[in-house]
Amino acid sequence: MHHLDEIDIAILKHLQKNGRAQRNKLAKIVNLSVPSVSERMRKLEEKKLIDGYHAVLNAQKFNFDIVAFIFVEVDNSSYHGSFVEKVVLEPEVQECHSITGDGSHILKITTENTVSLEKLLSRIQSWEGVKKTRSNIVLSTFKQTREIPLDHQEKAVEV
Amino acid sequence: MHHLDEIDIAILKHLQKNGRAQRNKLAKIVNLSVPSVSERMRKLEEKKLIDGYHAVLNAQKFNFDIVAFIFVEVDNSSYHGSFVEKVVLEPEVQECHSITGDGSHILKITTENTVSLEKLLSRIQSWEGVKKTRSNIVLSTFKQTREIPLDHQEKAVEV
DNA sequence: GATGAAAATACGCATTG
DNA sequence: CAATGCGTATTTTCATC
Repeated sequence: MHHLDEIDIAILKHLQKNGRAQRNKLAKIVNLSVPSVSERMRKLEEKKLIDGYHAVLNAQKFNFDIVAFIFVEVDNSSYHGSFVEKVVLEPEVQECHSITGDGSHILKITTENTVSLEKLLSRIQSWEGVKKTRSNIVLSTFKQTREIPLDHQEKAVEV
Repeated sequence: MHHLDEIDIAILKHLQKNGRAQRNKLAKIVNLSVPSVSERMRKLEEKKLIDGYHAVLNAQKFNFDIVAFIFVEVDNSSYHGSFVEKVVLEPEVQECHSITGDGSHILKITTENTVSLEKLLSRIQSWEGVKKTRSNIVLSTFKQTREIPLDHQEKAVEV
């Protein structure tokens, strides 16, 4: 149980933007010694405040031209477990959430072209319990990040 | 103009999973010297195949308990520019895409609680051109990644 | 601050177009 | 023979103790 201070917040804010930032650079920014920054990073990771560090690739350059959101209605609960298992194994499915409202689940998918999209859709539709899907294809993306606003966190976070 | 080989793919696959992987570790994995790996990484970044490196934080631990997808109908084109400007400045909006189908845009948002959600929604609804919104709140997340499947890329990617 | 690890640099060699 | 890519050796930078 511990409280994050402004320095932790500053480190995290920076690591959200630059996940490969070196410890000495971070030390300059927060005006601390390198070992202190290292220790803070260790603790932040230990407390699982940091889920992971990832390189984000430019999907278009890899010929993944289609992004879509797919609403999936899954038959009540009985098939839910197997649905999730399938989802996890499908690399083109980047996200899967259960949601309130119409379709019981929303998937975010990335795929190469309309041919592969059609294949993916029919694969999804073949999964046990899948009753209906509705797709919204992304035309353009104006913003995409997983950054969390950390500006009023000093007072809030208890770990 | 250049072709990615299996070694580039292996490096990228690894960096997608571990964005802070050290160059000497990568060198071991792909059986190359450290300078060679560095040079490849430099080129991959230079070609903008890697968009960036980011620490992903555990939103729940920072009291961001609500994730939602919000469909927004924006008045045809005339207000579109200002809508995107607003979106970009709103830190709780993590994603904004224009899509085919019903609502013209889909937002993915993260916010602390129902109170802040309500505030965010009314802010969005106050933006010029916003005619209608529909929200789907995320109940649970089963998968969430931005990894791209890189298994058949050797033959495909031209840069 | 000292020690050790990791990365940047400089150079030569090999392969290829 | 110019260009590219790799490796070794060396220096410099970075991280741990």
